[in-house]
Amino acid sequence: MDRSRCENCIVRQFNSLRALSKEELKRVSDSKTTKTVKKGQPLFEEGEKLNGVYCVRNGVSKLSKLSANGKDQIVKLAAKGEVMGQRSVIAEEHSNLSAVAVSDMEVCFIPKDSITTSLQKNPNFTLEVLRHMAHDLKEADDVIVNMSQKTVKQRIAEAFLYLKNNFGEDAEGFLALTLSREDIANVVGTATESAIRIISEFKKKGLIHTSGKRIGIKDERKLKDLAEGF
Amino acid sequence: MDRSRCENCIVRQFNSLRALSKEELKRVSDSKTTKTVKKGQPLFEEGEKLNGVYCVRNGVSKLSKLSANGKDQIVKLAAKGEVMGQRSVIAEEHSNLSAVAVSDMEVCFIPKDSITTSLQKNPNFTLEVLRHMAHDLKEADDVIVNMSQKTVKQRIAEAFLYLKNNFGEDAEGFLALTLSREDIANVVGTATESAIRIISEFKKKGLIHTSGKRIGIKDERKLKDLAEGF
DNA sequence: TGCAAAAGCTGATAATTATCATAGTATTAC
DNA sequence: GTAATACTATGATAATTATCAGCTTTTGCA
Repeated sequence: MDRSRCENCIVRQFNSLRALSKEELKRVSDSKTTKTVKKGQPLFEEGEKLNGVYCVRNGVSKLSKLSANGKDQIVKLAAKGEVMGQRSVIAEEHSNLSAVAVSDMEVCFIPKDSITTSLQKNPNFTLEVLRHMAHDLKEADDVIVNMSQKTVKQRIAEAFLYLKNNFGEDAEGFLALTLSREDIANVVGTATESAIRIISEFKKKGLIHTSGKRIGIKDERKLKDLAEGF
Repeated sequence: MDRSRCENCIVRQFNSLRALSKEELKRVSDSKTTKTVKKGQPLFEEGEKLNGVYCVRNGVSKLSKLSANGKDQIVKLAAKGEVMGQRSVIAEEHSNLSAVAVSDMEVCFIPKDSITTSLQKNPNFTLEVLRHMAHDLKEADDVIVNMSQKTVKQRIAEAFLYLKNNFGEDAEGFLALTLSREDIANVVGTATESAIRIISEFKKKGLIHTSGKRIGIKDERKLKDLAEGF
């Protein structure tokens, strides 16, 4: 079985492409290109015109937006199965976010036409994309509330739990996705030094353990309580 | 002309209902009910199961979410032409937000079925809804960045500019939409006292003028600079 | 391998923001 | 009209967070 064909790609199960018909899928697969992206390399930049969407086969990308004060706010982490850039393609706007790989990645680039054709002709597909976007919007609402109502300490605790739940742990009990301290700060929207300080504090209190830049969760219960404000 | 019919409703121009066919519109119009909601009254609550969507004919509603610390974070202000609750109906989830009128309102309630039927059959409509949601998602991203990277002062300045641009001014030069100090605080995600203090400061500096709870913009240029961080 | 650059860490201090207390001012209900 | 209630306002203080500076460790790469 040719796994490089969309028809056989497992990743598709997790995104809206599963609503495509066999013929559509064939068309998509014929038009797509696969590329590998090294950790730290950009997939696309804020303000860039996207000529298609990126489907993540492997690895993780951060989606971020530059703020006026020069800091990058990470809005989302996209993992295996997620499609990036569809918002911009649908709204026919330039991208409002930058995408940079935070681990080595393998992605498929699907040209805009393949997507828009199906959007206009296959209501099931459109509805499926719509459902995904509705879900993203809800998550964004939650992030807004967390950002404005929780302390940095709570947000960092929550970020660690999020990383565990979404990307899992490695054999040694560390979070499988290792982010730099700066990236962690940019996820929760704080200064790098503040993030580092709180990570040190968590370590002292026995909530986490670290090894280099790797972080492992030691006391999930307490982290949860902290994130909830107790 | 019967303006109570969706077919003749001007408001429809501004939302995704404009993509409906004549027959669909007739169906929607036959099934809808109109109600008036007094300022301060709720339309629906967070966690409630919505059996349809609300289309705003007049007035403004705040969409908010209760945070763990008991504060209401206002995520969006919905004005004439906007449809509320579609996210929950599409995702088939309970509402993640509460809606409360911040001015006297006139809204149409459209039962879920009328919407979902068209979503499944009319790709143009689905696509139109999708485009609107893509736009909402972009706005949510922007809010996330503002919340996490801007100071309270900047966010309040920005809120005033937003209110002016979206709801306009009255004959005396005050913002047409008057929010309580508490609502302003809940829009920018800060304590009511902090918001009041900053409003006083803006007044002293001649950026705005007030009369009771009404606020008027005096120096838009400076407010803009402030919001941008200068 | 070694060295320059980047990332991580900590302290001191300043700025921002929240909280608590208290009082004045509007609004509303009776 | 007046009492009750909600909203606005301001001061004092505490808590949180950012910034700047200096140092150590890790990483990348010539």
